[in-house]
Amino acid sequence: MRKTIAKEAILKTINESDTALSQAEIQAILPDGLCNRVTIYRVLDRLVEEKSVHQITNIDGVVKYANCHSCSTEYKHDHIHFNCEKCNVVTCIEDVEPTFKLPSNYQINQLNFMVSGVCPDCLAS
Amino acid sequence: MRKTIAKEAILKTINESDTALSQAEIQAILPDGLCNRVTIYRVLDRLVEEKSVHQITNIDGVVKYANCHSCSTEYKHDHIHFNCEKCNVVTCIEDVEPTFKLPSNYQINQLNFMVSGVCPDCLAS
DNA sequence: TTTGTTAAAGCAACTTTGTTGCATTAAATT
DNA sequence: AATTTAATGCAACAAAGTTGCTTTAACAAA
Repeated sequence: MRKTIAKEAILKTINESDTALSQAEIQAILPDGLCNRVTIYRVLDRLVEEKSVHQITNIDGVVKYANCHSCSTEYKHDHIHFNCEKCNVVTCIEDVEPTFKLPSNYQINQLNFMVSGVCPDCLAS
Repeated sequence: MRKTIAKEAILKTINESDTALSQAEIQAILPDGLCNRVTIYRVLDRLVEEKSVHQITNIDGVVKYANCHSCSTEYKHDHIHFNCEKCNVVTCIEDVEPTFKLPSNYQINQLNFMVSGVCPDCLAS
């Protein structure tokens, strides 16, 4: 994957965010006119493929992207994500690893565990 | 909620299915011209609200609806759902209840736990 | 059984999220 | 500097879902 202006900017945006971001949110953060919105979608696809970021489908169906610190060494993101219904922010709950057990005749490729509710910040205010 | 032809037909469709269905899938099953597609969306919203069916957001972002047998008495659907990437079918894994623990300062309203991979049927064939 | 009320349905238009095809541009290799 | 081809831009498209407004049909009351 080539090191392009768009890729660097998008990866930086995701890495500097402490919440998971959608394409629309990334576009809003990037300097106006830095790149086309289609480019953002395509860069995100490649970042996921090269495992630089991970992908979460929010409970409302919108796809979000995040880097997760605890996944730095080995690639796994089987932790829970939390969606706040008030501030509409999705965060990684990195230290909570859910346990479950499927029958062995299921082949598991990917997890997407979402918890939705109200985050501590919104509860406090 | 009024007992209309559309509601009865949609609820019957969901109840008779052993997989979770999207609006598009329900529309394909219903007799042609039974009701408008907007009506299906609105009936589904009401069925969820009155807790007759439960709602799952698939890993691809598409919303699906299902009745779940184990939830008959008390309303809870904190079990896992499985998305098969080959046959594109979503099923309730009713007997597997995942365990996890969030800090107490999170208010939890809703869970959406998806596992994606290949189902036993597709693995066998 | 008819009438009145209002929830529900129909229809058209719209929005959001995401995808595709193809011509052009710009990384990176030689 | 020339070449290769990955990446971008643009326009058009597509799927999923929503909204406004008019009309229809449940169903409660007379």
